Amino acid sequence: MTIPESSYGADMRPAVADAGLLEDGIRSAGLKVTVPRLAVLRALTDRPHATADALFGAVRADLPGTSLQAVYGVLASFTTAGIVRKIEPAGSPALFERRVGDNHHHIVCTRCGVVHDVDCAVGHSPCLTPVDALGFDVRAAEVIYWGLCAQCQSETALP
Amino acid sequence: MTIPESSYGADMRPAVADAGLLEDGIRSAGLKVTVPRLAVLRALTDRPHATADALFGAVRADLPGTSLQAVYGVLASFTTAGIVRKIEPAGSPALFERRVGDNHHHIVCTRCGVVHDVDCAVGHSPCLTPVDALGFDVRAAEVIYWGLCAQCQSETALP
DNA sequence: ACCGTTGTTTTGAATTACTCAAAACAAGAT
DNA sequence: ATCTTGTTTTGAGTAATTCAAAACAACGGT
Repeated sequence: MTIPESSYGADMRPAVADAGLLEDGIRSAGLKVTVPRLAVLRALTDRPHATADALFGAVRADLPGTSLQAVYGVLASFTTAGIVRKIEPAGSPALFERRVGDNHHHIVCTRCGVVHDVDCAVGHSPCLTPVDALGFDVRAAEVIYWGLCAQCQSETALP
Repeated sequence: MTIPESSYGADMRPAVADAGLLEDGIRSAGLKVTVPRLAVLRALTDRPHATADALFGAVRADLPGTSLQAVYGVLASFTTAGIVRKIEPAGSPALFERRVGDNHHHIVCTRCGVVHDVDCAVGHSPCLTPVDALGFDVRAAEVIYWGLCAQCQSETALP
């Protein structure tokens, strides 16, 4: 399934990120600033829910020498450093996003695969507090809503 | 009938009556009853959250001729027929469970990977309404809680 | 500006989990 | 018992990701 790009949420970033801001983001996470890292972070800014492969394609357009393994490595270091979040919806390769630290959730179209952010429902949805945590020390709740996006609803309704 | 994982173990089940129940479950789902299907369903009854590979190992103990592809095929037909549910927690191969038709969720230990069922806090389908559905026709909500299980908490606390 | 340490990227290969396809086979209807 | 249909085996293939070693680059110290 090819995953279309989704629109930005309310906390919209500029489509073309300032190079200095990207650099600061990487450096302040305790990571060395490198050309592939800047390129991946820029590509991810333009594609809020992208696969490693999609980012590789985007990065390779500007930096043809970049390897796919480098993209995986960059994403792993970003994810570990906490400046990128990795999500793994069932049936899809992993997706990466820059929006971190707010425990937001996702809504995925079962037909076209488009992914949108959904704000955290803590305090509103009863499902975010398990009735019985079974002795677990619960650290995170991950919610994925599945359904048909508006466009796929209208396309599916056609004859 | 679906039974929570903690309710009974393998040796508490009446073996003879069980075979008939498994058979009925398969047949009433509109599927042919075959030896590999019975074996997979029995193995899954004993292992409420099992991977295809774990089920393959269990089935092969009794039926050495069974192929891994057969297990995948059986699980796919069961899942399509609605008598088995497939869950895909991040970082894990797919898990299968017999408990279907309710809206329960899962809690996964980040250290040892153990999975338990968690009921929804409120009745039937409270999880189907994200704060803002963005025009989606939401059909399902999947919730995974991540944390440390009781045993891993105590083991982690050791020197 | 150079150097050395440390971390990063490239190169190449391997692995895991899963899927596909065709032939052999078995279940259940007649 | 036979026929049709669906299932399983056999064998191969793929997607996504990971591993390992050598080449390379960043950045703090000099």
